[in-house]
Amino acid sequence: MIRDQIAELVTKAIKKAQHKGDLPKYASPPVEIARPKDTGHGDYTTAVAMQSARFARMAPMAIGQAIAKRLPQVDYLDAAEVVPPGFINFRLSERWLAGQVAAIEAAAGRYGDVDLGHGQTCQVEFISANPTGPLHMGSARNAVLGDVVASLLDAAGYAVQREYYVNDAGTQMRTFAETLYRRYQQALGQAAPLEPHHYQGTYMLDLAAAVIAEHGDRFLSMAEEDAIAALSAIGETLELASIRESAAGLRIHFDRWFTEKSLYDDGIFERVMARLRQAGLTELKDGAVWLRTSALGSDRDEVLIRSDGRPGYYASDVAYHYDKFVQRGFDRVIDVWAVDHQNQARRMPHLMKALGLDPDRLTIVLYDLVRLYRDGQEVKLSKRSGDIVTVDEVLEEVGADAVRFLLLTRSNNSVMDFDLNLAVQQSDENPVYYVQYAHARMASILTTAAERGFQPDRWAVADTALLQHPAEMALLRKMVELAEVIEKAATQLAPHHLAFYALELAGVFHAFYRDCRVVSSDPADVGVSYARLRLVAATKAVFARVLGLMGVNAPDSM
RNA sequence: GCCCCCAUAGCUCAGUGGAUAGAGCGUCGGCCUCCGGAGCCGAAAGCGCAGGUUCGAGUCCUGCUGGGGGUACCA
Repeated sequence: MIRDQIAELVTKAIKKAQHKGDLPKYASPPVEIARPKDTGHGDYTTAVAMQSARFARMAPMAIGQAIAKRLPQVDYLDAAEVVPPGFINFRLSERWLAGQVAAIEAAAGRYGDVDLGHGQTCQVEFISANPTGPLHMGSARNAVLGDVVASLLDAAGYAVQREYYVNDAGTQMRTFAETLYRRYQQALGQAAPLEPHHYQGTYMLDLAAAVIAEHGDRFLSMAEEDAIAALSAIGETLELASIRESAAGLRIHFDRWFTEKSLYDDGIFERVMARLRQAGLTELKDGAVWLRTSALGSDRDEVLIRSDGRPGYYASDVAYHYDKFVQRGFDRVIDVWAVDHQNQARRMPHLMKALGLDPDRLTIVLYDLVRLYRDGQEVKLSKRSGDIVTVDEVLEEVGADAVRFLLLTRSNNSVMDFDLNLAVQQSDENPVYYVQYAHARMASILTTAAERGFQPDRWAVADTALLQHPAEMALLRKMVELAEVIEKAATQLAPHHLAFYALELAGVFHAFYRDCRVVSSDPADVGVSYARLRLVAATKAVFARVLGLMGVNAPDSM
């Protein structure tokens, strides 16, 4: 990346200046290259001269000039400037910027990729909602976040796998099956009232009806436990199908659906427990089996097997992550969880240590809750109370592009207010359309040009050295930034940077459109027109790339 | 009580310790005689409070206020 190259130039220049005696010998702070807020200060800047002042015992300006004096000439930069109070500013050369058009074309849809992962395998596990009801809007944030994190890691050089963990072995599943059984009985004329802990949602009535349509009344004659077991499996299958469909509606597809049950059925759970036992990390206390995480840096131990003999959720987590890292050998794993699992997240490093794994290989992405508003009132989401807003409903009203983009314009740890009325009512004013409009406009320019006799095979090889207008340069500069945005977003696992970048890129494109006539009827402009058409085509590709990473469509017309 | 997150424009939100804090929506005023006005240009408007660290703080530290979340042999 160009920014890293500049950092290296400066680092070498400092050493050289010290070697030549322009600077005293001191341990330089690491050179950090930043983007100035004000483009008038150039494309890149470093404050290293100011940071070095107390070590060098020199004025920042003098240090800056000593460094600048030893900077080599490179084709991608104009001469560096040292300005008070000691910034060293760099500007990308226009010739190099114009050459980026060819670089974008050569990247063939992967412009902006960075190599942080070096091909390591990385699993991203997300959504993982219990298959006890339809996907609701709380999960939508998880869904979009996880999906785009996965895309970002792919762009950052990881071999990524998307996985959905099906919690089908716990208490929630049992409650779900009991509820289904009672709704089933009710639908067939029997008195079987729900209890408060059962799922109250009306979707359970539909589910019971679906079961009756398919299987009739045959479960009535079975023993209750057998019926519940059968209905549990049937219900799970139906709910998973529904979740899969809703996820597809959000344009999300998983490489694998991993069931909690398989941990027990395939012997993985027993293997992990034996391993922990052998490591001397388990302890019997009050009739339960505990994992001695207090010996691994935790302030408490965790229950593995409850005194009733059933495994607790922590034990599932241990077994599941054992499977991820040891059985399947992922180099890195990302789990995407809502912030109400923060306590669980804190315990994960101890789990890793118990398995003898480096805790840094596991990252938990926590995101804050989505608060839904309808008619000015907050809508509480709870599957148990039955008060839910489903992903399907919102998709139907707002559409996947708007939902995804809206969810991506918030940083992970901000509580998000999602006004359903506003989302629908203002859909035409939604920022996603601002970005998509820019893309459609580019497509339109290219087709208009072709209609007026400009030939695509000629603009594909146009002379980009003719690109010199400030608006053209601004557009190129913004596109060069993409690699930095991808690196930042992938490092922080914070996809919202992409959304804001897309808005900025749209902004500079619209400015270019305003200032630079692309398709001109003046014969004197033919050369520039062709160069600009090539630039527009490249910009369109970058736009499609950014939107693609976000899972948002890049339409040619709207 | 203790722990975590948050507090930036009227609203919803960005902002890697740097040089004049941004966007969308909303408000007000402008702009279509060759490329899409779902656009562009301009205006009003902001870092919760009090200390501290630093050459430099929206950003780091402490306290306070307000909001959210967490503190189980539930997940």
